[in-house]
Amino acid sequence: MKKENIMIIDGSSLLHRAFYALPLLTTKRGLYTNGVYGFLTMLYKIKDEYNPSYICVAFDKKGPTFRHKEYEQYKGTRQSTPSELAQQFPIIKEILSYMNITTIEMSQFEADDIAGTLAKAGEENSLEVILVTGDKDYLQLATDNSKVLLTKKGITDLEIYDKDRIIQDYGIEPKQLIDLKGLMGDKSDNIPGVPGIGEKTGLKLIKEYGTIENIYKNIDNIRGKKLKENLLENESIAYMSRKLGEIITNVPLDHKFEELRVKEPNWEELKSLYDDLEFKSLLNKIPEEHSGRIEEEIKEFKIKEIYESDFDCLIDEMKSNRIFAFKFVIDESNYIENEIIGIGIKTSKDLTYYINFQEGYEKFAVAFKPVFEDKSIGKIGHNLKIDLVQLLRMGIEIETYTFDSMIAQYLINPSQSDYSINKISEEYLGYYGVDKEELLGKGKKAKSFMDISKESIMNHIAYCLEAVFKLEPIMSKIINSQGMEKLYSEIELPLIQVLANMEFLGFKIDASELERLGAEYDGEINDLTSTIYELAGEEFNINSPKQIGEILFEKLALPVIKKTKTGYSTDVEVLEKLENNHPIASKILRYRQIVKLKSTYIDGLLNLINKDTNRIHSSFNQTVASTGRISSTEPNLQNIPIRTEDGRKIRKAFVADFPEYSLLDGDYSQIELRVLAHISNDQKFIEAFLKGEDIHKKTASEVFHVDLEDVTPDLRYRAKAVNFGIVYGISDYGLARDLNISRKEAKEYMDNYFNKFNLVRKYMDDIVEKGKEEGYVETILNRRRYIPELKAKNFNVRSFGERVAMNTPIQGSAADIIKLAMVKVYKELKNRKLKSRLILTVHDELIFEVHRNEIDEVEKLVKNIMENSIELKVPLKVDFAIGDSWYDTK
DNA sequence: GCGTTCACG
DNA sequence: ACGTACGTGAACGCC
Repeated sequence: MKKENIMIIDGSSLLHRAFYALPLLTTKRGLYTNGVYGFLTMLYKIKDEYNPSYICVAFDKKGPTFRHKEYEQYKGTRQSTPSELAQQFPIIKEILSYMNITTIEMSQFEADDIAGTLAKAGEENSLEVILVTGDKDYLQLATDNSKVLLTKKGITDLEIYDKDRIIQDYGIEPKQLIDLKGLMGDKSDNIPGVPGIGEKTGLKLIKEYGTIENIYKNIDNIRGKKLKENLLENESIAYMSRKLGEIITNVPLDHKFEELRVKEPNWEELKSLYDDLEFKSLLNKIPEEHSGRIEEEIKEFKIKEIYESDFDCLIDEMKSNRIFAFKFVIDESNYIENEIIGIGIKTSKDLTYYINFQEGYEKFAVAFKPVFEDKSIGKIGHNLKIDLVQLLRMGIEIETYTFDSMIAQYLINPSQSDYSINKISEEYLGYYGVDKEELLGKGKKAKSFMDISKESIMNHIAYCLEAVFKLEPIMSKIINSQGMEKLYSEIELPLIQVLANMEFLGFKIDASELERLGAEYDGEINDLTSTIYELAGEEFNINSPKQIGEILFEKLALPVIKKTKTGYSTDVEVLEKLENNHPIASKILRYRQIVKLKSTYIDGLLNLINKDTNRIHSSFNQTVASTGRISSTEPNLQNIPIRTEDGRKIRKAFVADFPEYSLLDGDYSQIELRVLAHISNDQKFIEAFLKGEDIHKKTASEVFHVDLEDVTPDLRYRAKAVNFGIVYGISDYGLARDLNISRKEAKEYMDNYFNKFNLVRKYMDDIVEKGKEEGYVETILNRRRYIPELKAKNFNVRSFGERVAMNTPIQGSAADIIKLAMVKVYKELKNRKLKSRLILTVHDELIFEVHRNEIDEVEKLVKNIMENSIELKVPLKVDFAIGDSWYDTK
């Protein structure tokens, strides 16, 4: 039989470790939980791995210990525990009590003394002992039967140290680590030790003499005059330090050993505390029979399938209720083309109705078009964009819809990664349904709604629509209370319709142009491949950064410029620096560029052309970017090349529906800098825009102290980089790297800038301050982004938070402005019954497919709306271009 | 699934 | 002393 074991945990050490390893998580009520969460993650992991028979957690107790009597300054340099951490101790103790795990703390003693005492007792009871801690001092406790499990970095990385390992690592016995500490001291505990002795000298002495006593016995043999002198002068300090550093094993504990045996947790209490602490993922650790979730909740959702003969009855109910929720059942990976399987509709009554489209949706469309298009009837849903696209496919264009829980949640917190109905209902309603991932699986094995039973589909739809109904009042109230009502109802909500239309319409593609270009690229790729092989002297995979690294830095022995986590960096910056060392560098650069164009833009786009329409239907996502911007996928139409001529040619394939249509492209000039001028209220900045000056030139003249007319192209280029830096939340490091200048010089540029535009400096300071105080920053139209990083203790994390605080109101307000323009333009085109249509947005740019006869009217209308939908202290300026292809709109 | 690289604003 | 520019998405290699 395997020996039984006891796990002894230093709770204070582990909670500290977890607290500093994780970002500051809080619950909605502002309770800090990161340490507790990390502690529990570790606890579950090690319990699973070692399956202890006995377990116990030791804590330090407040107040002086017996060591303070020995040495008053013991731990005298310790910072007091931050309150964010201090408040987590009672929580973890409460959880441990529900887990029925004994916690021990005793005045006068520290956790390690308790642990040491228990370890000894464990050995006496013939148990195998595992000590868990983040404190290296525990290594002295390792014996043949006691091992130390030490946290490395992070929280999931633990390493086991047994006696042999310590002898191997240090070359001395565990017990001798105490003598070593006597010599070395310990800065963090303020234990002095012998001056001049660090780990190296200390280890050498202990290896040679074994103990401190023996060192002094042989003091005359010690080489090194200064060392000997230090030892002699500090003999009593050495002994005292050793005593302070020794973990004692005779704490008078009155616990009966059997009390520590692992017991069944108190599941109900534990679950309710995890609920309160919002530990969603830890709820899995609670067995289902105790968690009270899913089973009883799910079967409440009532749904009934109805057929053509019931249509009129349902329509009457929809009309008399004045509001309904709906959701189509469709494979969402391709909702523009795939078969529509069915629809769930729910009025405010208990019941949800389900209509299956096994014989097509035509009869449904005809019967329900009027009630969907009835402006006086409200419609609500979750991720309505997909449903609006389905309606467009059916020829139904609805005007009014009043609530989308996905969009609402995005406004409440735009930094989430998951906006599923399940996630949201869990947060506000406290219950789960079977969510899509559970139903369909994920990754490669994911099924579609086509592959699963009608019962599962109906159950999911019923749950979703019921949640939407219940969420509407709760979430609307939050949005109103945070001043986002206008942003929600006048921008984000109507924008859903605009995006649905853009997706449905798509962008016409000239496939033959893409193929022609692709052949051109292929030719060059072939040439480059052979040249590179020749220069390298062997064939290898040029697409592999790893193999490039081996060729460049090992075979060709070129200088290493930069490293990545995993090896040599071979990015543009590095390759450009190597161009003068070896001709292969520029060939690889060119190869990378062309291969990128071919694979992402030629092959990628060709794959996504809709065969029926010859158009590309991108998806526009309204809930991805935390700043408020829209993102585009499958394909991403927001990163089609423009900066190099080779790449720009791709745009020749993006065409208008010739000959009736042309493309009209309107882009905001310097929108982010104008927004910054507005929110900073800097008069010099504002005046420059009022006068219509070239802002980079103006910046150059201020920063470099020259007259406007004396600004050289180079100075303007540098000033432009400064302006970019300002918008991104500047740092001297970033600016220096961008301009290839010294950090000192970059710092001078920044100082000059802030001295000349001092209200910009004030804005930067104030917004960071506000972010820290309130926990969030806002855009001009009250879009909110929380920045918990601002309170981080880690310098890098906090600096990131500060840059985010500076950048988000700028980037986000620009997003507010263009979204507002999109909504207004869409409405106006529709009101005037024009054929021209909005088909794409690229952050500060709108692209229209304009009917030949409407060009002048549309340009005028769009210009007016884009420049005037919002009034700032500076004018907004939009530049227009017209062409038959996107390439030509320049 | 993660890391690297690179396309855009 | 620390070590980074803000916001995205796609392709590819590698394990």
